[in-house]
Amino acid sequence: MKDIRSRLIKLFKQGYCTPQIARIAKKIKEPATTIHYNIKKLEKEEAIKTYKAVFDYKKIEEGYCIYILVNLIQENYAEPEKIAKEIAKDSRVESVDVVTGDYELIIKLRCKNIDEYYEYAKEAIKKYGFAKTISLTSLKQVKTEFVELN
Amino acid sequence: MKDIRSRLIKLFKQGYCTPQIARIAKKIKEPATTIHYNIKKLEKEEAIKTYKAVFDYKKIEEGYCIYILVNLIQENYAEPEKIAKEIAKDSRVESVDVVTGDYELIIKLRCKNIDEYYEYAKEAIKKYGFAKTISLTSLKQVKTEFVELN
DNA sequence: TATAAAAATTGTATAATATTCAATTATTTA
DNA sequence: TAAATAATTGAATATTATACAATTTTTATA
Repeated sequence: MKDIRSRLIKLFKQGYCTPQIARIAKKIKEPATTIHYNIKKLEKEEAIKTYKAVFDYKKIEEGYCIYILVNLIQENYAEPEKIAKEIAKDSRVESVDVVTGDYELIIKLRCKNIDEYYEYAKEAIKKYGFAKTISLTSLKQVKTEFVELN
Repeated sequence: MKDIRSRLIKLFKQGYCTPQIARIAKKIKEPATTIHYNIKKLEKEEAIKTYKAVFDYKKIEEGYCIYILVNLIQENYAEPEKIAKEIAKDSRVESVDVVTGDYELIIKLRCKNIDEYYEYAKEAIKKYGFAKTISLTSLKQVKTEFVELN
């Protein structure tokens, strides 16, 4: 056995997909070449970042999803973006935003289970200088990445 | 002019993409048929929900991104999932989760600007029975949908 | 508002890619 | 340990994307 599966999941999280021009052409009843031209234009202006897969995360061992609201320690308070970029590198992080209000950052994280989350949290607090965090554990993921999950 | 662009964006938000088998085969140095077989298996077990595009949302007039923490009114408190499913139907909603803690729901929303957001908020409070909301406006989207935005 | 330049649409031809199928190998089950 | 099931693979075929040139539409400018 070659465990192609896990390598596919890794690649599909961020890319290795492409538009279905023929299907779109049929759907919106325009010539495939017109569709092709317009897609290339969107790509050229970098309005499209990538094409990727959306998973049912429970089925790929990433069913534990948490939103983390973060206050940074004083030293890091002035450069939340730099910290956010560090945080973004972790493959379990679905999203990171620098935000207004009572918190500096909001992270959306996908882990296998609560134990893996605990490991992440312990490390992150030290590594990224979190002063305080509030975690909202997802009980039910109704929609992700614009895709309804039912 | 046919305004193919906006129709493409709409389709690409949730689908109309497909894996690049040849590219993956080259990348991980396995036969294309093996890749094909493994992808179909992932699809069959519904581990993969769809293939879609990720946008630079500023470039498609959806640059205003907000996380909304929601408390439901007493009447709706017992069925957050039902409300979440209603919320999920709106195409501006990237994600909705039912969560633990001080709030019942967390919504990630993408709008054109603050005005559009205000319209959404006004309507949502009534329509979905929000008792109280806290909005975290994204100042900088560092990573979304597992894709770093720089 | 006429005209030139640029951008967008389109059909045809071709190149690239996915998919089918049958054979082989590996793994699991009883 | 044999039989059944699942996974890997190469060759043939079907489908799809892409390149290209021609045409139409839109925009810019005098």
